[in-house]
Amino acid sequence: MNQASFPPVDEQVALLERGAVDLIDTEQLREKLQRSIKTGTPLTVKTGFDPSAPDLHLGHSVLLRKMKHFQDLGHRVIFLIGSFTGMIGDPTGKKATRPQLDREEILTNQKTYERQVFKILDKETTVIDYNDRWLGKLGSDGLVKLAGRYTLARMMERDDFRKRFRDNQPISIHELLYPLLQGYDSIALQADVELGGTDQLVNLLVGRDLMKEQGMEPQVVLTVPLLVGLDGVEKMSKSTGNAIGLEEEPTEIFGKTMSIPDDLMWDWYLLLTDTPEDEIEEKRRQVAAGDLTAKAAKQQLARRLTARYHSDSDAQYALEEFERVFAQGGAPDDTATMAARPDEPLTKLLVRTKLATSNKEAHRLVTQGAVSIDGERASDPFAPLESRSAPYLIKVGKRRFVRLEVS
RNA sequence: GGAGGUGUGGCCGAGUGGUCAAAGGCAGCAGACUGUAAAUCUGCCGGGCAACGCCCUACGGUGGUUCAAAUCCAUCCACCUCCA
Repeated sequence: MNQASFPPVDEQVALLERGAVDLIDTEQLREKLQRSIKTGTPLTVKTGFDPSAPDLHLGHSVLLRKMKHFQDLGHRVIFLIGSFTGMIGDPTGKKATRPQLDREEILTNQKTYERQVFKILDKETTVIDYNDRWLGKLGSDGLVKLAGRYTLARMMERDDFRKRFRDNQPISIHELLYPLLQGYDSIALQADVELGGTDQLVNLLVGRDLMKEQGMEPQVVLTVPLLVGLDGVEKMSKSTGNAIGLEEEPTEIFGKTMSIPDDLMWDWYLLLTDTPEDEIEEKRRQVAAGDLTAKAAKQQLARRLTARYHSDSDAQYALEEFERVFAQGGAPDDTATMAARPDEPLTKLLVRTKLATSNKEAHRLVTQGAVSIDGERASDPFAPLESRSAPYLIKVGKRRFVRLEVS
């Protein structure tokens, strides 16, 4: 087997530290990298994924991209699906106990996961593993033994547990076991590095402790920030509705990126693109100085992200479409065409074509001047459209369009 | 086993018999403005009706009291707290 060769330590550390929140600790990482170069052995990098969230979004991609960095440097990246721990439910950051998943749900989710994950990770070299492989075998004796290595007091150092305890919120015993099992994963995989979101820090550190107890060299812990979502406030999550899914359409990825607050784009540049940091700084300076418009800077970002998950031409198209629709008020290419009769009042038309959800809303929209027909603002909610050969272009608000053929 | 509390529109949260389609906030939608689906300001924000008004449905479920109930009573359900 050929010995792998790796870039110099400094170069590796620089890439790995980019965008990271915690690195515990840097010295140890350097040692591990040094040794890896000397022996030609890649580091084993572990990242755990909860199998309950199969719809990945850009927030998840921050972590996946960090994994990719390790991959690009030639290290061995393990994508660990918490098939066993998923049945328990990670208590991190939760005010209430999570629902437990059953085996079948987890299996379905795993497939969806793989399809999305390889949009970022290298399919050839990624090792996918499942922690029920060893946790299933652990048995109750093994589990009790494992639990014997940690104390309640140390567990209660965690903020989320402490708060729930103080507020008389229930904490199930199995939730206390979760960090221990996650730490045991690191032992089983002999991880050199474990990656996670910054909210995972405490869990990751438990892994370090357990490894030390086991007489192993503890893993290095590296965390990445939680990406702030479209609203510019909350962390990105599907349930908050401020997410961009990895599988969304080009125009959606583009448009949604354009809707983030201007200030947020620098974070996104750092965490979601490979743009060199000094280049990002330069852009930021230019925008501050007025040499570059925030819109242009954001469009570059949107283009890059769209191209990343689709193609260059898709991204270019999304950009042109955005300009056409929002800057010039035109209609997008894929505007649906529907048919209508000449005696149908406007409000009914809007409801039937799904441009409004109720007659009441349709009426309201017309009254507020949100509806235009062929570019002319409509004022009469009840006026029908006259029959003619060319279709009408109906626009509601800024981004809802329908072509209507009236005959 | 006992005592008590809570349940309001997508979410949070006021409201203790009529003036309540229900304050306020968030989210959402729209208009103005703009380089943006940014920011800001303004308006809207249950449904039906050719419609600045009329009607219907709604405050955990059901059934009552009353001319009148989100508000009072009974009962059921759900969640929570305390005592044992």
